[in-house]
Formats: sequence, structure tokens, C-alpha cells
Amino acid sequence: MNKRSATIRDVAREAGVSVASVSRALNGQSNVTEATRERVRAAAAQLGYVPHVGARNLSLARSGAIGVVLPDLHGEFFSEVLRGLDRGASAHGFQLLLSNMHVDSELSAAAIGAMNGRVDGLVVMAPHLPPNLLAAMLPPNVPAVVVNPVGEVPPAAQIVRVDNVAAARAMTEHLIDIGKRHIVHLRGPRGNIESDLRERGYRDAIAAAGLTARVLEGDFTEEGGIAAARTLIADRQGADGVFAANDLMAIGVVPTLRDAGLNVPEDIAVGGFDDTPLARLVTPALTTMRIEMVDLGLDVINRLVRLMESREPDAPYLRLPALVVRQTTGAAHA
Amino acid sequence: MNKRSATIRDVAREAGVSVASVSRALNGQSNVTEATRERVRAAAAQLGYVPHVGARNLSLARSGAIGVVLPDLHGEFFSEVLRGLDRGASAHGFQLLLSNMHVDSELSAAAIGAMNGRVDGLVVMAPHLPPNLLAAMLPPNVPAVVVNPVGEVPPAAQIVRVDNVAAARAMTEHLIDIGKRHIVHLRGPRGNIESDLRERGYRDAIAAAGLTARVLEGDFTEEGGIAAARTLIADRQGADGVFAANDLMAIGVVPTLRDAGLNVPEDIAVGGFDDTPLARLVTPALTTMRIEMVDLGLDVINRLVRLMESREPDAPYLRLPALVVRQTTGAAHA
DNA sequence: CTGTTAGCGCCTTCAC
DNA sequence: GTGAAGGCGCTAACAG
Repeated sequence: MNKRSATIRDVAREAGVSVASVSRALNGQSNVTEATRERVRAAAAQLGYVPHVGARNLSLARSGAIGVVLPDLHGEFFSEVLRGLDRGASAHGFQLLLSNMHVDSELSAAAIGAMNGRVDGLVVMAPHLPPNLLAAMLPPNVPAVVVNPVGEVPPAAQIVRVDNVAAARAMTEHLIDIGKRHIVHLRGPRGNIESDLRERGYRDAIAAAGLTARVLEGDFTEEGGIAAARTLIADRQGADGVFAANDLMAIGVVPTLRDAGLNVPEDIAVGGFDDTPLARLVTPALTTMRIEMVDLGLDVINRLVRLMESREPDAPYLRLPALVVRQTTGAAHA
Repeated sequence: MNKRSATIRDVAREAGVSVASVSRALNGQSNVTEATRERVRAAAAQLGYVPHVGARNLSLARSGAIGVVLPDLHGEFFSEVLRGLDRGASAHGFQLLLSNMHVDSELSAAAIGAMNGRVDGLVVMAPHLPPNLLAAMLPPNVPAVVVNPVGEVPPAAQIVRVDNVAAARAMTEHLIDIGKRHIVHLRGPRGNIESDLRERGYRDAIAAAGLTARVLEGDFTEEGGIAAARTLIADRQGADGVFAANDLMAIGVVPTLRDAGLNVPEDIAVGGFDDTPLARLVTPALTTMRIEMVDLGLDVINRLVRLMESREPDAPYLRLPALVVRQTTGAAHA
């Protein structure tokens, strides 16, 4: 049909005015007669004209978009955060431009580069990025906030972190508070930074209470939880509490203990981490640490917007997950 | 520090060549001496030059981005589909530009308009958009695929649908296959198009088998499932099968029936819909229809890419969810 | 109030 | 192989 989209010039011709007037009329400037504005509107409608946002951006030197760099194969966590980012962005009138960070760091650099000149700000979530690489590839002139960075971060960037250490400490302290003294930590896989931080928090709390730490290797899967529970049942060292580094493992632990005749939480209390939807629905309901992922995303956008205005990052912002007490550490309900 | 990002002109000056040569050198054109290419590379590195993608796009008249329009407050379904879209897009070298579709249709039009000239193609997921509005606001010159549209769709757009009717039929037939004859459908909320389609599939299958349909009102919540189960227990009309329009309701139904002394699946079999993560983990594990949401997203991108090349939409594409048989309709395991 | 004129940063014919 | 010049579509001075 129509070979090419109508441009502002076509509208100008059709309305019998200059392109400047068209621009003014359509962008709601005040200095235009209502008459011309109407004529322009009509012409635009007639031609099915839609402004070319790319061109406008080039001219205005701002894009109305925020770039988001996230890992290639992201799971629930990033999906949820993304939802928050999305909500926050649209509240501020921004769109989100997504780009995948590959494990290959060359491609990652490309992914970030592909954002330059198309976004007004950047959100980088790159958990498994070689430590000092991030600083190297962030474009110097784009405001950026990095979420849970592992290594060096350019000083101009805003840092937002989930405080895994404090959260793990909180869970461990909760177990201590309800009277447990032999608390075992079922950690996540080696090489996962979160796993290490959570173990650290556990050890801190245990040490502070003058108790003895004991750590089992885990892998973030339900099967891993089952295996760990079997170990505990077999060796009978009198564990009375388990802090699993994520919910899925905890969900494996609980029924296995029960099948062996142990009462949860009376004999052994169990705590998880993440507050996945399952945690609430499982029986007995699981005590866990809730990371408000959507809120996290909203917060990230708010901080980015502030950074875009002031150009001065605030101190790193730590988000502390909330303890959610349910049946596996609480009073056993009917 | 550096006031402004370096442009191609800065690089040209620094390298002592023309902007054209810089462009050629950096874009890997063949007609450049290796010597100049090297000089240009050095200059670019020296200045920390990163090409301005927006400008390039304007000049090339293509953006390397795919626009995604999705509902304002999207849940798990869209998050998962988005993951698939993301994966597909990056496989084809595209980035994703997200835009929220508000309930307000004026703003929705704006959201779509804001894509024009920034994307090479469009994916529209707008479940609760006034039927004939979509056709009006889609830019005429941008290839688009619409997912699960409710009303009129421009002829140039590619349609991708989840076949709710056939899926509901399949589940109902499965219940019939295992010998059930009094199958009740617990439908989703009124006003939800999916609910209606699933009920339709149920009715089709029941009618085809010469059985009698019975439909209970539901609301997609666990509580709704519990309430429905209570109704069934109370009236004792001899139902031997329940097809719930989503997993959550089914998850409410099963334990309620069991508490009343009914065996699942022997006395009453139960089927859900969606295959949420819970379905597998619940006891007894739930039979359900699995919508491969990530795959759906991948498929959408593939079809969009094809459409961008050929400009000719294929026939509407129906995706059929897969029946996943688990314990609530299968052999009761130890 | 309106039109004319430069760019925004890049790519690409077209000559040399 | 390389440079000069025009243009992608739009906005923002600057004149009238």
C-alpha cells in the first residue's frame, strides 16, 4: 500500500505550513494558533503520521529509555526484578531496553555497547561477570546502577545490593532465639557468590552466640535437601535446627525429617531463603527470608532516575530481606 | 572529566583520516587498508569511542530492536513468555524494547506510538484491550505479531494463539479416557476470556462423549477450589472427576476432597491447567495442561523475524498445551 | 505566530 | 583506498 511512512515534511506539505510548525503543533507548544494546530492535526491524521521517535531522540540527545543488562539464562529472581524495573520505568515515563549478558565477556561488552546512544541510563545485573571487567565496559557517560556487583565498580555508578550476609545472620539468630543450639547450615553450590555470603552470615551469627558451626554442602535443589536431611538423620549428632540457603532445599529437608519420625519444628526447626511462592503453600509452611524482588526493581529505577538528575551516586544501598516466620520454626498449628 | 562522548568525527581527526574511513574501518568493510584500520582502531580506543547506536539506526533505517507491548501488571505468564522472547531476540541479534499497555487506551496508543522508529518489529500482548482498538493503533508499516488477541486484528499482523479450547478438550477427554463419567468443570472468573474458552473446550468434549456437563463458578484462587470441593462433597451428586480451569483451584480441591474421605484419583480424579511449578511438588502431584511459555516466546520471535523478512503473515498459529499426567488422575503410587 | 536554517551522529553514494 | 557531500527525521535557535 503506502510505500513509506509519512514524515514530518509530508505533514507540513499537506497542511501547507512549515515543518517547524508541525513540530510545535504536535508537541503541544504554546506558540501556535489553534487554527494551524488543527490543520496540522488533520493532515497528520489524514496521512497516518506517527512521529519517528528515533529521529527525535537523536535531535534531543535523550532517548526516554533505560537499558537493562541481565544474564543470559535468567530465572525467577531476575524476572521478578524485571517486573519491578518495568513498573518503575513506566511510572517515570521510560521504556526498558533489554540486553542479554552472555557468559562470553566479549559479547557482553558488545551488549553494553549496543546500548550507547539509545538509553539515558543503565541497570546492570551481572552476577557472574569477571570482577574487574565491569568497570572497563561501562560507557563513561551513561549513569548506571549495578545490582549485586561482585568486583570493582566505577565510582560514578550507583550500587544496590541485597544484603545476603545480614539476612543469613537474621535467619540464624531467629533459630537461636527460638531455643535451638545445634544449627546446621545447608549451603548453596560452590562458586555461587550468594552461597558464600549466606554461609558467612550464618557463621557470624553462630560465632556471636558462642555456638559451633556445621556446614553441609548443597546445590540449591530439592534433591540436595533430601540428601542433606538423610545425612543428618544418619549421623545423629543432635542437630536441632537447619538453615537451608534456599527454599527448594528446605522443601526437600522437611518431609525427609518427618518421614524419619522427627517433629518439625519441635525436634528440628527449618528455615529457608527466598520466599518462593511454594514456601507459603507447602505443609508445614516454611519459615524463610523474603526478598521483595519487585520492590527491589522499583528502587533501582528510582535511584537511577535520581542519579540521572544529580550525576552523583549515593552511598551503596543495601536492601535487607525480611524474616517471614511460618510453621517450620513457629508454633505447630493444629 | 570528559565533557562529551567522542563522536566519529573526533576519531577521524585523531586518526588523521576522514569520517567515511572511520566508519568503514570500524564496521569491517573490506575496502580499507589494514594500516588505516589499525590507526582508526587505536584512535577509537584512545578516545574511548563507542558508536552512537541511535544515530546509526536513523541512518540505516533499522534499529535492531523488537518492541514488546504487554499489560501493565503482568504476572507469571507474561514474565515467562518474556523470557522466551528475550532468548529468541538475542539469538537473532535483536534487543527488546518493553512498553507497558495501560488499561487506559489513550495511553496504550501512546505506548505503541513510542515504539515507532525505534523498533523493526512489534510483539503485542494485550489481553484486555477493547476488541477493535488494536487494529487502529498498530503502526501500519511495522511488522507485528499479536499474541492471544481478542478482537479484530490487522490483516498484516501475524497471530499466535494458545489453543485453550483444544487444551481443555484434551484434559476432559483424558478424564473420560480413564473411565470417569461425571466430570465437573470448575471454571475461572467471568469476564476472563481464557475462562470462557476453557469452558467451551470442556463442553465440547463432554457433548462429544454424550455425557452431561456441569459447571461450577470459580475465581482462579485456592480458596475458590476449596469452596467448590465443599459444594461437591455436600450435594453428593456423584461427581467422579473435576477439571479445574487452573492449577491453583485444583490445588485447593484435592486436599479438601481427601479430608472428606474421598480418594483421589480413585473416587474423584482432578485435573488442573497451566502446570505451575507447584503442580509437580504438591502431594499428590497434579495432572495438568502445560503451556510452554518460554517456548511460546521463542516461537513468537521466530515468526516475527520471518514476517519481517517476507512481510507476509502465515496463517494464525495455534499452540497446543501438553497434557501432563501425574497422580491426581493416574495410578496412585505407593 | 511562522518559516528558514542548522545541526544531532552516522552511513553511503559518488568522485577522485 | 579514500574524501567530500548529502541525507536519515526531527527539534531548536534565529529571523521575520
